[in-house]
Amino acid sequence: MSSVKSMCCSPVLAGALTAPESQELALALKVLADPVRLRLLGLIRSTPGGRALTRDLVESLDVTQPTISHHLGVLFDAGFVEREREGRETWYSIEPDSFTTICQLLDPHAG
Amino acid sequence: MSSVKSMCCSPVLAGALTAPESQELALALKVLADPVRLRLLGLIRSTPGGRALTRDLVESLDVTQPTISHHLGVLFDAGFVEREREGRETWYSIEPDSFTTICQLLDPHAG
DNA sequence: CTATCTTATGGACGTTCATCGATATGATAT
DNA sequence: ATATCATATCGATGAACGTCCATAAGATAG
Repeated sequence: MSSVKSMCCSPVLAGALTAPESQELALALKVLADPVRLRLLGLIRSTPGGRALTRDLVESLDVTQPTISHHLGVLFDAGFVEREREGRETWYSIEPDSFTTICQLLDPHAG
Repeated sequence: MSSVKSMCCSPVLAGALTAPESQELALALKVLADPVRLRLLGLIRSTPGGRALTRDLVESLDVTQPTISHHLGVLFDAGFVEREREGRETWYSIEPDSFTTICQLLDPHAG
């Protein structure tokens, strides 16, 4: 704790991580480490109302609908987004606590 | 900016990311999204003096020396660690600004 | 009931990547 | 010089993953 830099991201760098800890964190980061998924999160979050339909997301990003559904499924399984079926459409929104979790792992201020 | 949660990780979720932005962030996250690399960062940081030899890291983690060298190379190329040759040994230390960059991307408090 | 619309799933393909053994590179000691 | 030590690189292998096309599942409209 000798400088501001040494205080940054303390949970990751303050001490040695155990194998299970590193495995869990790596798994979560791996889900985020994809450009399409990052853009999906940004799009969902920036959509008025905080939720978006699969169809709109498909039109916004230049990948096919199955690929979008795949990534949304990955984000959902990892707990980063919530899914709400409404008729034949599906609404996706950001799971409120998901990013807080990630931030607490990487961010000393949150701890 | 309606709640604490909406302020978390604002750069990622505040607006839509462009393709290049998402690509760059995903690339950085992909480097971090590995259990061995996360443990290496933690070990280097927690070592007295803030730097560690390859040999010590090999002994601490249950993977072979070539694998450790590979991961250290990945971390070095991505700018997360510094490398300092001393005789036939190599010291690794955390690049001071690297995690600040990541934190600024994921952490609203840092911005 | 049939057609259409929206989304999810299955299968396939190519790429990326973590890991290892073997070996090269480079430095020190005898 | 030669042997030894520390680290990096090379080549191979097997697994994981992103993407697509085709199709299934489910809901609504006519």
